[in-house]
Amino acid sequence: MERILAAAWELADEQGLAGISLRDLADRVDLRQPSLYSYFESKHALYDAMFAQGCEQMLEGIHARPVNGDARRVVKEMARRFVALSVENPARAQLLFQRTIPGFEPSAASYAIAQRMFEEGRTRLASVGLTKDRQMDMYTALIAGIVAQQLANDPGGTRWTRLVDEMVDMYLDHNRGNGSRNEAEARSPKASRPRAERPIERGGK
Amino acid sequence: MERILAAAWELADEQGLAGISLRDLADRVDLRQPSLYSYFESKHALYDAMFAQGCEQMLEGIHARPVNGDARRVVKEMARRFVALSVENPARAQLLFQRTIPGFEPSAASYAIAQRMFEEGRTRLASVGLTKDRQMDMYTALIAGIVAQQLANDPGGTRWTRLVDEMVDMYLDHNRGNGSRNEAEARSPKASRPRAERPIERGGK
DNA sequence: GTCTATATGTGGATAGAC
DNA sequence: GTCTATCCACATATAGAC
Repeated sequence: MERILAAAWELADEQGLAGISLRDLADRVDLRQPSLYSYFESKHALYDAMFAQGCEQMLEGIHARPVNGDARRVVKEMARRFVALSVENPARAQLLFQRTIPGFEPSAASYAIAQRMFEEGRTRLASVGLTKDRQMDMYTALIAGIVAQQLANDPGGTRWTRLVDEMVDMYLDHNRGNGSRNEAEARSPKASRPRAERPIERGGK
Repeated sequence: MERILAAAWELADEQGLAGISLRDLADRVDLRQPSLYSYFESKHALYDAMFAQGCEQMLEGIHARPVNGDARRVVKEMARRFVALSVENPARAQLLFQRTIPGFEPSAASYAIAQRMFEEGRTRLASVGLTKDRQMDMYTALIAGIVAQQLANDPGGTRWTRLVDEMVDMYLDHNRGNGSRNEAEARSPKASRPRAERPIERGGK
């Protein structure tokens, strides 16, 4: 079962997340294709298990970073770690943060893990005074952009990952004053957020 | 032929880029599936035509923006336009800027259009003094992150697109001094880029 | 739990008449 | 250029013996 998931990640890495076939997967673990149905009742169930495992891996990776100390250091370490984890396993990043598998939605249980992962990030930011939704959204966009560009345009390289520190510096400089109104909002007050709180990175339609 | 491409975009929008089937596509334009082979010699050729058309649309959209004037205005207008074009047609953004179709690489001719699009952006940035590769990379990451988050976590909404102006302000504030050494590089000189110039947003492996 | 055998569906692509 | 007919590969999923 562990081996099945491990093989699934291998396949996803080689042929893309959607490119996993139960035949290939069965071959990897020396089973016949129908035997997989003893472990997963459908292919989506396999994705769901991968989703849950992927969330746990990200959660561990980020949780292993310090919470206290210099704001810049805390945020940078989280960012570096998150980017590294995403880039080292593109399929995982794709499964967790994009919407590429038609029809797949994580189960409630798996989704709960994703929420914990997201809250972990929110907590880190809050611990350095970045408590607003808008600040969190800017942060996730920053990180997501680095990961997206790295994976799409320089897979295996470091062209964008090496920008993490500077991007975080830029972000923290911009949010100097931590949590209070920042320059941009002072400039255009109407831009402040009317939206309802969104608990997790996967709301939407 | 125009109608075929239009129908292809429709399908891509509804079922995902990879979800286009030649059967469905033929139905949309009242043809039989094999008849499409009079227009495209393969499915990849269809994607290639879509790629070229998508590039042209982006190019037009960005080209229609002013080049001269206030730096903030020029960069913001380009960013807004780019983000709007990406978000309004997710399939196009996916085809042009991600690597999701297994085995698909644009033809040389289509790729040339992509280069022009990229150079258009580079020119705009250069016109306000942002001439370094590193600055361009940060800019593309910024924009890509907004688009990625918007599409993945709030499709149809404006949760991240509304951050464009603030993100650009943050970016330009950080790069105050236009083209000269910025704060982060002054801080860690070793971080400056040893890499060779990369001409276009799709190098990599 | 694992197997063989098979159902059932969907792709892209080709042959050849008109 | 468009059609009918068909090929062939591959997918997920199920039935039922062991």
